[in-house]
Amino acid sequence: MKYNPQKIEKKWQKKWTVDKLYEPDFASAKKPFYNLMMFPYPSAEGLHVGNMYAFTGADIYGRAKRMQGHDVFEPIGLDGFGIHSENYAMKIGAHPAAQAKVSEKRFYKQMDSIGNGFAWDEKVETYNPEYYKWTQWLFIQMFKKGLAYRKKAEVNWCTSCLTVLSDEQAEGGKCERCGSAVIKKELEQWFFKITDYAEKLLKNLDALDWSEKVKIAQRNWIGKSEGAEITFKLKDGGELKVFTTRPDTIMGVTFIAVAHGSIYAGKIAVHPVTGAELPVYATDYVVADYGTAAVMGVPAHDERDRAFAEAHGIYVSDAPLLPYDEALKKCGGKKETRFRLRDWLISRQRYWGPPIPMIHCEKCDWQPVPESELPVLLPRVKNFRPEGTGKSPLASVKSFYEATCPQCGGKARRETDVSDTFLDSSWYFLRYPDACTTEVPFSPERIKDWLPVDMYIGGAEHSVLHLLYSRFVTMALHDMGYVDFEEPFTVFRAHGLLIKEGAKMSKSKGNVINPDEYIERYGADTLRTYLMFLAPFSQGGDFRDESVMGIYRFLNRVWVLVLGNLTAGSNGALQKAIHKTIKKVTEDIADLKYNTAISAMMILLRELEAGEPVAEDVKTFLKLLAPFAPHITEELWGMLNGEGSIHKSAWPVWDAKFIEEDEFDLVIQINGKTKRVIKAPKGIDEAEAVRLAAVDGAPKRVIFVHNRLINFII
RNA sequence: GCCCGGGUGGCGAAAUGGUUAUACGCACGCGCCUUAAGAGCGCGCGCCGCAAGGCAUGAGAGUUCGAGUCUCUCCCCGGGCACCA
Repeated sequence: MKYNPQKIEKKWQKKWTVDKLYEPDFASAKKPFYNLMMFPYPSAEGLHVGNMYAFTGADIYGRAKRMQGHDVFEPIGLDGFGIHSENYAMKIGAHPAAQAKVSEKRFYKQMDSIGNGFAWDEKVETYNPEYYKWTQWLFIQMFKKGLAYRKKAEVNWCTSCLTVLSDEQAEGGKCERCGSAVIKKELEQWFFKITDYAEKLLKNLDALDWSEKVKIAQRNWIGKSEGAEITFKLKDGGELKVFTTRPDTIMGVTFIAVAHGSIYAGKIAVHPVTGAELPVYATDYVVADYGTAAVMGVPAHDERDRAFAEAHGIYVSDAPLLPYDEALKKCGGKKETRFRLRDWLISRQRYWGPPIPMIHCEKCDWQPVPESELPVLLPRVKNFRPEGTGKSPLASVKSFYEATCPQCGGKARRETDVSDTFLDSSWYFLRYPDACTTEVPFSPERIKDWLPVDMYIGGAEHSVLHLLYSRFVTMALHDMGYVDFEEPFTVFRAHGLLIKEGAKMSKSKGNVINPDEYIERYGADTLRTYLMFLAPFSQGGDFRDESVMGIYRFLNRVWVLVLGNLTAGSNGALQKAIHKTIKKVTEDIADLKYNTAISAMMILLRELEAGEPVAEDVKTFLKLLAPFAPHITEELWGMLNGEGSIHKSAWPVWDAKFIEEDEFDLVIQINGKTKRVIKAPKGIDEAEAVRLAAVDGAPKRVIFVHNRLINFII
């Protein structure tokens, strides 16, 4: 019988779903393990191989945990509300609501075909009213807590998406979604007060077991600066405050620089210590919305200040530094802490999102929609395209915006902006464990048992977007008493980027890999194992078409081995190789070093082929392979009369007694160069090693490394 | 400019409490099988050399009996942040 992945994979996927193999028993689970992966934006033509790379890596971890006795909960869903999905719908000329249904079908079919152990009963889609009802509820809680507020401000405006964006989505002056230039516009918008949590968001990072680069990115983004605020009197009355991290350079101040448009430009300030006159310049190197939008110019100690001073013919004084505290005292400065982090701009002038559940009344100002009236349904309108007027398309839908004030019952106007996509995804992991509940946003009992998330795997591109927002929302919910933890993700691991033959995959280059083709040709097991074999999971991988065959051969050899004649009875000869591999694979999976785990299994396979394995040996091997190639191992497990599903079988445990060697390779070196390698009994002393090495002459010096080598310096 | 990763065979990559560099896979070569091709199986495969041997982990220096691994200087590639005072 030939290995036929197409046949067995479909068969098992169906059976696993029918048997609810991957549904945890929420009520009586003894060792809950929440294995989370970032849910995809279903915006493109279908599941990208990059999604599959991430999902497979996360799934292998979860499958191993399940076999190690944990009650693993591995949910999935679609982050289908928002600009990305809307932009895609517009591109192909579809209505976003109609396109969502098409994408949903396609994505779920593909996600089923990759063989992950998803808990399908608990999926969520952010665009379903049953879900976004609670996204709106969340907004209202934030408003009630004083964490949602309106303000008129210079905001980021994407000239292509025709909406405002948060600072995090406009990094580097480019739209996070479409890459277009972002300009500044003065608009009144809804904000979330994430800055209230700046200190906590920063401090808690220290205790989190997260990929270090993500923690660093968050620290940089929060950008805490400790310094001082110093007041400069103006010559013709009034005063001006600056923020500095270097009050000790106060004696070197020769000018003041302020942001463009500042009312202080052109005035003369007075040095608080020396009384010297300091010109005030407007320059563009001073950022308008940071600190006090004014800096003291110290050409002697700051490069930018020096460059500015030289360009404007200002005297560059080399005044001495003062001790920090003395400087503060002399100039009357007071210690201040500033953050780079800005409040989270929530409003979007787009159609495809949850309407912000607020009503504006001329008399009563802004009022939240009563919770009994949630959800505020997004009406199906023909004209959903952004207009670029600074208003959402909903602003021209009279039946939508006409409302009555919940407070006074008078005529009022409903908010017509929708909320940011990142609000949808800031709390989805709370919903999963009881995804169908209709009475509450998330079930308190299940939250208690299953959260915080035990393992979260996703891309590093969300270092300062989704991961920061989720932490903030969780902290806010904690302070409102809804959850009893502050941090949603105990462990987070960033996976690397999958590239194709050294280049980034992109549609314009035409090198985007469609996983379906490979699954059709070689099966999901081959593709999964291949993706994980490329390179360390955290590093990313370089996909090469011709290399896929190597894994396909490997799985075929596994198939042939099991179908061949296995030896009856017991055979101890392979125990050493088997137990060494159990240890290696177990440890490598824990470290997400899947590439070397697979390599170790390839070596073991060769030993099994060369030896005389019994059924138990092969079953152990299959268990190790099961997280990587779940279908073929399940099929072969059945052929060997394995009990139940292999994926619920007990993970093998290595026994140190089989691994211990009684011999080692003694490396014999002369002047540090290897001359010979001989077998020697473990634990021998230097004298014995010298005798075994049998090197002529009297060495000047002998270096002996226990159980490893002997080096003669002559 | 600053902050993270990286630089090892023809290619993807192993090996970092210092001590046999190149595991595993791909490609390639030879052989077996086959009418043939492919698949499969076996063997070989860092570079130079007939060999003995020598040389090799981006470049250069240092520490050490011994460095891919530690220290310093520099170069290159990928990613992120950038007038944040």
